[in-house]
Amino acid sequence: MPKLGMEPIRRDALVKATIAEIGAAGSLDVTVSQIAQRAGMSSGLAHHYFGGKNQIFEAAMRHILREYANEVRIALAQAGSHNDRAEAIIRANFAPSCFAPATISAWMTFYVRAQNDAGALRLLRLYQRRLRSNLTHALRGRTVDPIAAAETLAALIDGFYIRAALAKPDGAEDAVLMTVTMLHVLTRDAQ
Amino acid sequence: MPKLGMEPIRRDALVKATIAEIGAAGSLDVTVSQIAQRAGMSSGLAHHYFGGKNQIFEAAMRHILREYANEVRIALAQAGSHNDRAEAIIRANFAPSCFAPATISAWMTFYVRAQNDAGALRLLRLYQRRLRSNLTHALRGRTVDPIAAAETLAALIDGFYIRAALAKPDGAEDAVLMTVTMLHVLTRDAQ
Amino acid sequence: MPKLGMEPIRRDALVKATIAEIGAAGSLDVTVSQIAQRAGMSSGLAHHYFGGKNQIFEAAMRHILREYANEVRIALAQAGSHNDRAEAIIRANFAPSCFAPATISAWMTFYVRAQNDAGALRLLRLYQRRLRSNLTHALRGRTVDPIAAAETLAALIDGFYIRAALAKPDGAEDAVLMTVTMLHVLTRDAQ
Amino acid sequence: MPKLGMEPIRRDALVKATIAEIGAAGSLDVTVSQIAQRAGMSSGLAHHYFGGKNQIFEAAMRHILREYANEVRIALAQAGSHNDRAEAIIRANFAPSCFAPATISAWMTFYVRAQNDAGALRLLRLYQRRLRSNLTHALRGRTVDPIAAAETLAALIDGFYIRAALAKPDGAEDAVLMTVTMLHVLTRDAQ
DNA sequence: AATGAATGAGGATTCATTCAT
DNA sequence: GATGAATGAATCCTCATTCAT
Repeated sequence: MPKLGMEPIRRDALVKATIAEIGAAGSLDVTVSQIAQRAGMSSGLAHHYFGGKNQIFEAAMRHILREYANEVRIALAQAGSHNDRAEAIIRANFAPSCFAPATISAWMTFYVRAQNDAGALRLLRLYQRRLRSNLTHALRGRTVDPIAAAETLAALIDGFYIRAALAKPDGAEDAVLMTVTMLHVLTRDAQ
Repeated sequence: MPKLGMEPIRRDALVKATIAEIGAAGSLDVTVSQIAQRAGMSSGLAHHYFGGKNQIFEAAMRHILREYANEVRIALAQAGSHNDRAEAIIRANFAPSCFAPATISAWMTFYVRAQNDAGALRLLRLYQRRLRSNLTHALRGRTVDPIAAAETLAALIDGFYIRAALAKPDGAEDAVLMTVTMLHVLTRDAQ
Repeated sequence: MPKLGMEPIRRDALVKATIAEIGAAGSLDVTVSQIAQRAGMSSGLAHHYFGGKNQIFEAAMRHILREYANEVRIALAQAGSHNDRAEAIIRANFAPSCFAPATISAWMTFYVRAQNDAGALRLLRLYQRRLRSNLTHALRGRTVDPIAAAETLAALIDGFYIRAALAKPDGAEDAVLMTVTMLHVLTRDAQ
Repeated sequence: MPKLGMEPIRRDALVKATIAEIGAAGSLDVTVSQIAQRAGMSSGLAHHYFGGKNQIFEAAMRHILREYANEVRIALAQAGSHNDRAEAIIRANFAPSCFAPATISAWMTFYVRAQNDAGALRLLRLYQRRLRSNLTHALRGRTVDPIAAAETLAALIDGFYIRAALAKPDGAEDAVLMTVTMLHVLTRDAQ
């Protein structure tokens, strides 16, 4: 019997290598060979496990979103009071794992890709829905229009995120600070 | 008036064709031949006038930014009072010429491209600086920290912009509304 | 009786799967994996038993020729008189086992392959020799030139066979009829 | 202005190179690069003019059929009386241009290909229809059932053709002789 | 015996770019 | 200026084959 159970290991290595390569390249213009080499295997094996470049990309995207969802879940679990919950979500969005240059690069490229790839679009819409939903819940009772406030905060988060893509990679703290400030402004009227 | 050479006409046609093709493709994966054909000429001529694909892209980007700058200039010229100026800038950012699907597509792709292409990065940084600067000036005297408020509004604008890239193409009005609302919130304390 | 090893069973399964796959594909463009999967085993095992793709093909060809030879032998055994023998050979050539779409496909592809593969060429030449020889014997005494008549009938059989490859798969009866008619024409002068 | 009118020259060179390569290889397993090189150009140009390998093959097939049709047309033009016409058709089928090894190889491979490729199938059906139709016309009045006789002769021609694919390349004369003999046998009853 | 992992060569196809006319 | 011919590098993907277990 051959080495068994390599599939999850290989897939994981490929997904991580994909994000790293996209980060290094700053775009989706990475070859399967580059990805496979970084993951320590042949390009043929990458195709064997994923079927094609598209599926590799989609898996990478899914990975990023899963990691992001984890970050949010942990943050919410640690947050206790209502007041902390919205801030926790904001902080999670700028957590190091989400704000790593490679992740930002990959995220941005997937945004562009979503305009052609139905799978990517679906995943990004899912992300947006979750973020809005999480924020809306966290803001309930703290402002007169939690939905609008959530929408605004979500846009603010994305805006700082996209701006970070062009800036030096240490802007996370500033972004958190300003977004949290906005959070306070938006909830002041309900206090 | 002397008869003009074809150069400016050709270049202009190519730039517009480039944006249209990027918009249609939803990515930078457009060929020089496609662009040239849409512009009604041969691919060889496109190279003749621009030297290469990169330069065509850069010219297209420059064109978008120029158009955007125009939009802002006109809006500011029409706005009279201080109070109107910030709102005018916001409205300009969501003007139809900036919010056309093709333009959004092109804009997003250039954002990604900026991570590799020094020229693109420089141009986008220029845009960001101008937007911040314009907003800061418009907010002077209306809030205690015009710089921070400008930063926040700029991020908000970009955030709504990027979100629009994934949504149906009629979200401009909502985006304007919410951003202007935030503008009011941010300047309320100074009133 | 000792328990038989798996080898003959596996080889037989692979040979049959090969013919089925070639029939389904309509060409030799079938992968070892497809064949192995249809035969219910891994591709590695197929190599283990045959050594390579070429040998698998050659075994499949040999199988078809053996089946064909069987068909002829049975037909000749059942035929009694001289007059029946030639007709029996003709009928055997259009027997269902030889005229199945998959078999026709495989046969045709092997014909093409014979132009490169010495093994295939040898096998097909063997088939041709046997058919001519069988017919010549069957025609002895029934026509002035049994060799020429055999040659003609053999070509006629192959001609109808190749034509059947392009037609709907129920042309066997027509082919038999016309070939037998020719048989009668060719032997009439000796009657 | 570039060299004009290269397209027909290039296409013709590619078609001829394709037949030559198929003949040399004895199968369709020839690469576009091989074909292009033999035609004296780059593989890219071959794609430029034909769009893909399939289209190159189809053009080659069309070329063979056109050449064959020419051969038949010329032969019929030269033939005067009714009696000569059928024989002329038979001779045309074994003319050197049709019976060249490369042509036979190509023809056989296209037969196989027809089982998958609708275009190839259509072309071969066209050939079959024409041959039958030509023969039927030529046999009218010379036998009681011209249709059946035509069918038989057509199969005989194909049969000798396919047999020639496996034999030494000088069997044309024998094939003509035997087919013409059959022609006489088939028309004797009407004399 | 049997599996599935793993490789890597090879091929179709695309496309930016160059060039002769 | 303008064209389209022409190139060839680059890339995705397939698959026969080998190998460790």
